[in-house]
Order: sequence, then C-alpha cells, then structure tokens
Amino acid sequence: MVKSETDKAKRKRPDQTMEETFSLMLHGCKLAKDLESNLGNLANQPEILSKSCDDIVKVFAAAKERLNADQDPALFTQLLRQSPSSSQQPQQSTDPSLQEWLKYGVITQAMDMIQQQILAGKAPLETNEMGGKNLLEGSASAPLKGSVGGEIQAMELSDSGRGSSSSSQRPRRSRKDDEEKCTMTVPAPQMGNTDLPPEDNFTWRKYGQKEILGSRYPRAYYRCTHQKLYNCPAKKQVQRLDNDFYTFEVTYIGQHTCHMSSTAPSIPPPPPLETGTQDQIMTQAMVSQPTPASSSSVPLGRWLSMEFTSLASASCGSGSGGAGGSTATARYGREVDYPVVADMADVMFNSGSSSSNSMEFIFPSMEDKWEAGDKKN
DNA sequence: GTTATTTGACCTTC
DNA sequence: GAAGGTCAAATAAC
Repeated sequence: MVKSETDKAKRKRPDQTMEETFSLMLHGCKLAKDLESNLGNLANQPEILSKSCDDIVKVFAAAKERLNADQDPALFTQLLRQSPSSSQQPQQSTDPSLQEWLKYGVITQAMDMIQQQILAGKAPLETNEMGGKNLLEGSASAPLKGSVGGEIQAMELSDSGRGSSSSSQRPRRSRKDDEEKCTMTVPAPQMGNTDLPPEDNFTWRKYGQKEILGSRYPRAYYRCTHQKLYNCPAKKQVQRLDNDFYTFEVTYIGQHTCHMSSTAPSIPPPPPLETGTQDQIMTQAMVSQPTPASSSSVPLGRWLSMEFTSLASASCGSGSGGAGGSTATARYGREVDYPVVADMADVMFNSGSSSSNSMEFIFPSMEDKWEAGDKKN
C-alpha cells in the first residue's frame, strides 16, 4: 500500500524536505536556462519549445506545491544563504554547470528532443551568448537513446562501498558476494513524491531503511512482495546519490522466481541480473506502465510527466554492488546563480501568485519574443 | 480488519 | 566494535 505524499513528507525532517524542494527549484532554473540557451535554435520548433515550457512548469509547480504544503520559507532562505556555491566564483557567461549537467547525460525530455533536432540538423548549430553550444558539447559524442529522454549510457562497473567478500556460511543472513547483483542509477521522479523509486514492473515491499556511513541519504531495502507466497528471493536496495538528489542508485539482488509460478502475477521476466541486459532493464523501467499495486510504484501520469533525465550507469553481475561507489558529478547547485534563485524564491513566497506568474518572472523575454512572433504571423 | 511502512533492535560480517 | 542487512512491533493508510 502506498502512503500519501503528505504522510511521508510529514515524517521527514523539515530541513531535509526543504533541501529537496530546494534541489527541485534549482533544477527548474537549469531547465529554464537551457531553454534560454537554445531559443535561437528553436525558433521554428514550437512543439519543442512547448514541451520545454511544460517541463519547467511542472518542476516549479511541484516545488511550489511542496512549499505551500508544509515548509518554512525562512528555512528555504537559510538554505540559499548557506549554499556553498554562494561564495564561489561568479557565474561565467558559459555556464559550467550546464556543461557538467549535460556531460553526465542529464537532459530532460524536451532537451532530448532539442538535442535530437540539433543533431539531425533541423536546428542551426550556432550558439548564443548564453552557451547554447553546451548542449552539443555535453552529449553530441554520445548518441541519444530513448525517445522519452531516458538516456541509457554505457554501464560502468563500480565497486561496492564496503567491498564485502566472503560468502556466508550461515544460513540466515549474509553479505555474500556470490549473490547476483545489478546496480544502476536511475532518475528520481521530479514531480510529486520524489521519494518513490522508479517503477520496474515488479512489486516491492519495503522492509527496512538504514543510514549508511558516509552517505548523505539513507538506503531503503525492498523485497519482492511475493517473497512469501512464491518464495521469491529478489530484493533491491535504493539509495540516492550523495551528490545528486534526483538520481537513485538501485541495486537488485537475487532473481525473481515469482513470475515462474503458474499462479504468480503476470510480469515480465526478471531483467536486472545478467550482465548485458542493462538496456533492457532501463527500457522496461522507462517505458513500461507502472504496476498500480506496487509499493514502489509511480502513477503513470507522474511517470509520463517526470523528467527522464540521466540514465544510467550500472554494474551487473556478482559480487560488486555499487553502493556508495558512484562517481557521478553534481548536477545542480554548485554553479547555480543563487541570487537569481533567491529572487525566484522571493517571487514565489511573496507574490502568492500562480505558477504561471512565476513563469512570467522567469521568461519575460521569451514572452516578448513569442508575442513578437505571433504578431508577425 | 488488512496491508504497507516506519524504525529501533538485533544479527551477521568484517 | 563498527557497519550493513534484516526482523518485527508499532503505526498508519485504506
């Protein structure tokens, strides 16, 4: 059973919840910046522009919803002021964060479309002063995959944080490495409840959560819902990356046997446990419809609207699950122009206006451009 | 009432 | 002894 978002948010520490909202807003800012960077290239691509706006609106709407729900504006302001980047070098005209962002394959659905358009030569490659070229610099060398922005990247092996080794000699519990493991990183939902791990067509029951030494976020432990019924040994561990709130590291352990039973629910074959099947895994995770009954499921509408951004470095096989082994670089926050964000926060907190008004604040020049374009047409 | 989640305690491994 | 993994009672949602 899935608890309500408010219930879950209620259980969080206020500063943690605020931090999540903060990250959400920062991501929205980056989307807006990307769009701005490519306006020149996309003047003739209204559908892409529209999709980009949708993405941005959704992100900010989610942030606003969280802010309105149960969070303290004062805490938000404090977060902004305490941000380590506030004392960093002034922002360059070519935003380095954007390069980092794209370097790791972090693109939105709309940005994916933009890149495809550019790569296909439909949009001019010239850059604007805000660094639109970065879109190409970041990912042109890597072919885009996935029509919904779910970019599946080459998997990389990673060591587990602890490097446990020996197989268990006791029957009950073990950290044995001979269990089949598959670790991957997947994007977290950007809308709604961002705590939910991505749907993978299996139903999971959460049985534990643990703070992990050296990790910023706790690790959640899930096992197959049908563990008892079908003696299914499949488990998974879900943990946010330390430096990337919007990316989960998911480790699958053991194979599903529940689907083999004639009485078991009809589900696809277990995807994650063989090396070389990662693309299949992620494809299933990205395109399949969520299972409504799943304890970790995400409503289809949310999945369709969430940002399928970066995917996916994973390591599969026995013995080297990647908890804590991520080398991903922060997508947000470090190089963001925080005063701008603070202004946006001020607008959102003080105006009491709708999200559309917030968007007007973000895109005044765009509106002017579109209006001008409409007048021409 | 049933089922899922949370969370402190316990167990296992290193 | 520390840390990760799991159990199970308490709690909440439906």
